[in-house]
Amino acid sequence: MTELLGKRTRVQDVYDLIRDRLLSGGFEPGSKLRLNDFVDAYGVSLSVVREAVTRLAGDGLVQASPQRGFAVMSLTVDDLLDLTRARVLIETLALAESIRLGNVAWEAAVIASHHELANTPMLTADGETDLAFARAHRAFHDTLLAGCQSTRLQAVAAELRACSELYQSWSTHLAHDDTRDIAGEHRTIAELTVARDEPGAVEALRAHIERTTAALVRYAEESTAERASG
Amino acid sequence: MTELLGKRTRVQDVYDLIRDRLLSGGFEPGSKLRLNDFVDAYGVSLSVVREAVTRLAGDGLVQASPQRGFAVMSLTVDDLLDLTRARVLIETLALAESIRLGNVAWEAAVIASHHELANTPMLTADGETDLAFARAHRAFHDTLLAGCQSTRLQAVAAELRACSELYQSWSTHLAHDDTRDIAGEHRTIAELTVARDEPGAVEALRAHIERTTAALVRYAEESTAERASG
DNA sequence: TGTCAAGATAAAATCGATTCTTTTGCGAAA
DNA sequence: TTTCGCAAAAGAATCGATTTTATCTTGACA
Repeated sequence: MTELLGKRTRVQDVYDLIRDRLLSGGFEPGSKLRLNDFVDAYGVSLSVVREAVTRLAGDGLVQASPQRGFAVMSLTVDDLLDLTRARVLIETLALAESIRLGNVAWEAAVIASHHELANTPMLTADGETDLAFARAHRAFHDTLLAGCQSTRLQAVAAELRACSELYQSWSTHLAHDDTRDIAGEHRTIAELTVARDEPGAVEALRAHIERTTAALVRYAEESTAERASG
Repeated sequence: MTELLGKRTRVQDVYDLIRDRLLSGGFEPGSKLRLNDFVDAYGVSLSVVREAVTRLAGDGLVQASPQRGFAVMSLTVDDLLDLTRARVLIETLALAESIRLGNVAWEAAVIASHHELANTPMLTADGETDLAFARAHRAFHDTLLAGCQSTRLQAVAAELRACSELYQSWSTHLAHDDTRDIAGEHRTIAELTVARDEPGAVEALRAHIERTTAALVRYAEESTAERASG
């Protein structure tokens, strides 16, 4: 949303580091971000950390409150449902247009990014969600919408998707859900998209997004039930 | 998108000041922002200015480029058209839902904010666009969508609308356009909305947004034509 | 005349320290 | 035992200065 050239600056590095950690469940939702910890951990000055975190707040991943610092955005089922609805509306709109207007280069990009995704394992050897997979997943979904004319719509979709990732990162269950064939869902979306089957692809994408949310909601309800009984 | 409580901090003050100035055409589009000027003008430290401007970059009003500082987002007709399309899609979606689901309190808020808008002059005594009008206009459009369930959709709409304001602030012509009855357009939208005429209100809103864009595009073409011939 | 490079200048990025604000801990009063 | 208020500690916000990077200037050379 903001960067132009490939120059590297400390703020960017720290921004990327914290963002990756956020999106891989490295912080408790709602927990305070101790800026000084980052100063020590990354060996940079406070100003750098502050600017990086300010950007994350702009992305909606971090909550900034005056005189009280920054906290990881707190997660609620209501917001997740809202987010999902917004995503479905916007992403299906953009996908439909991609299918209608996307050129051959875009088609190729879809195939390529799906291939990349299909060949990246969801989990690392020690069972953690893999950063490479997250990246590939993001790239695949971005590419699906890249045929659409509207840069703005794509940007909005990417922003909302990032917020969703915050939720997803909090359920390791997702990767272990036996009732779903996530790779298959991706394959279906890719195939229908490339086949220019607009209603089919749109429906597959909708189902994909909503299934993930449903799994998360189930997970959240289990968690609160446990907490209530235990 | 980020603030929580009503605490005032220097960063916020400066953010508001620069934002207001941005949205009232106080800077050339694409021009560099001299951070040190703000330091002098507002009597705050550079860190404060930096953080404020970083936020504006997050809002998409300012372009940040590493090692080169910040510039006012540059305006192009293509982007304006894209922005308009995205806004129409999202705002009409939200308005339709508002009309379907909004309660009486929302209805009252629409009437109230329209009344406020209708009684705020567009221009100050000396012909400048009035900050109070801009605020009332923003509030009116926000309220129209406030009946909709989706906070996220409302936030996205507000963000995109802010970007549009950047364009609008650059045409003083808008306020002098004889071919349009802007107050009438607002009244129509408000009336159809309160009357729960979904297709009518949606259509009126679409026309309102697109007319503004059309006027801006006409203005842009005149400007470039002048520049080419003169 | 035009191109290029070293030096000078301006601006961005970063730092470390200072100044506030909020939170926490503790003891006195109810 | 609880509540209140004050002091101490922690953390956020801000500052002023330093370091790094880009841009501009000027003069040698082709």
